[in-house]
Amino acid sequence: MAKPTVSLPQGTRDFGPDTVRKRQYIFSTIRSVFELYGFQPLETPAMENLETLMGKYGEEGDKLIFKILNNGVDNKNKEQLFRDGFEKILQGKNTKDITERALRYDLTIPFARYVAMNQGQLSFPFKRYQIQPVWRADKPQRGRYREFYQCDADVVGSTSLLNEVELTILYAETFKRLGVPVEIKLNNRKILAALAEVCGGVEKMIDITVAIDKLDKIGIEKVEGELEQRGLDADQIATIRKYLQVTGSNEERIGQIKALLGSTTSGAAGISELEFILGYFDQLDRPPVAVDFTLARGLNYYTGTIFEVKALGANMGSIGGGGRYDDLTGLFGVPGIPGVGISFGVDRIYDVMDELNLFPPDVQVGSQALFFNLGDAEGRKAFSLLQHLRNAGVRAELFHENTKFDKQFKYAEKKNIPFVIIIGSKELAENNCVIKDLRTGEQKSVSLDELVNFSFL
RNA sequence: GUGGUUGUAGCUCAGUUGGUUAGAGCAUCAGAUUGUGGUUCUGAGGGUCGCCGGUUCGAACCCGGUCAUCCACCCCA
Repeated sequence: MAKPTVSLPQGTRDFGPDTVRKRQYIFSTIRSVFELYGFQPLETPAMENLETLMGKYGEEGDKLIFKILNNGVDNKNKEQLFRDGFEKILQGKNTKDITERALRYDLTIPFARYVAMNQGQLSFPFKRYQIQPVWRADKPQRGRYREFYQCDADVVGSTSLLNEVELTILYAETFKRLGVPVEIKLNNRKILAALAEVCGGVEKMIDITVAIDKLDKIGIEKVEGELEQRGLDADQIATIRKYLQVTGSNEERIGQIKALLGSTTSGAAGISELEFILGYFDQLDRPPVAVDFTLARGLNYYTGTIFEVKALGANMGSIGGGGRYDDLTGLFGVPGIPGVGISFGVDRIYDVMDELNLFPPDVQVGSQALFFNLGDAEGRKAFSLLQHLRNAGVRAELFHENTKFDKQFKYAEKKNIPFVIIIGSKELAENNCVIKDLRTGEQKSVSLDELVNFSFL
């Protein structure tokens, strides 16, 4: 057998039948909760104009955007144009002469682009969900792929904090249905801004958040070292230390942060927003939320509440994230449309569920029943019964050839088909069949008229 | 982008200081077994040792490069 030399681009994967079924289970669970909460579906193209994406994800993000080479760069008439363009690329600049399109990096920016383009037609608040792949030129590693799915739900055209409440509960409900134990972390950019304000000015905010975000990974001393490196003085670092030492229940944490930053305008605003959201949960089944003031999140368009979901008991980064943005569409010339949204990382959710063995066993069941093929006349009878069952909505198939039991059993076992239906010469004569449940080994004789009423579950 | 790990049969992995024809388990296929599988036994097929080059009388093994993988960093879902 010649060994195939074909391969896949780095960081991409094929999904076999079993994997697709398990992924579909996650997708359909998320989709049905999205629909339940009143979100409407949207799809956008895999590629966007490069300028739509550039500059929206920070300097690091720009590097991770997959760019598409223009067609026709071998056109001799334009050779000089392309040579000049290539020179610019070598200097780290982009030029439309070489590349003007790119694969989408997330679903939020394309959505903002869509809203900006269609604001006249949309009725606000507009609630949309979107389930599509995105691409990032990251170096692959655990839980990181170059092609992966995001499932986003966003509400635009409303500043109401009720949206945050709903999205939090939507997170909780979805992970409850999937059986994934999670912690939903909440913070507010205004609180981070307040911290920056009292520690050297708002322009230091990114430096500060990047450093404190690493707290649980590198420890408080290294965070302080990093802050020092980024130009903060001892007083400021002392304040941040106090900020990072906030502990206890959600209420206790808020109390401590109030003492620290409650006197600033943005600090007070952020705190009251958080309190509003948390207050709503008192009258409900409390979702697993945890206020975490070290949560920062990289995307710099967030302005208010920020979310992040961590799977409990699994070695995996965040499996979901989101936040509020005041003016995303402003980037596309349509100011004044605020929004808030969340995202599910399906590929990571899959990895967690696989690791923790959380997929229900019946997810893998394709066909519910297999008719054994035991001869020409038997096979013909089985085929007509097969069609009856299919018309009644039972997923079923007939073994493709008359062969020994051993093979037919093994086929059923391998395809995880729970029931086999045996019609041999004896059953043909008696007008009945044997139905065997392979999971329990039990079998019984059923008349052919009754077969269609049998419960294949 | 930086650093490291690994790459031998479909899968998981052995393979001595470099030495004849590269092995095992599982899986597959065939038979023992003509209508009740999963156990057991027997047998068979399946490898350019990731790829390219170098050192050597001789390379799966040493060296260089390259590709892929996994892991960590950066960043992120």
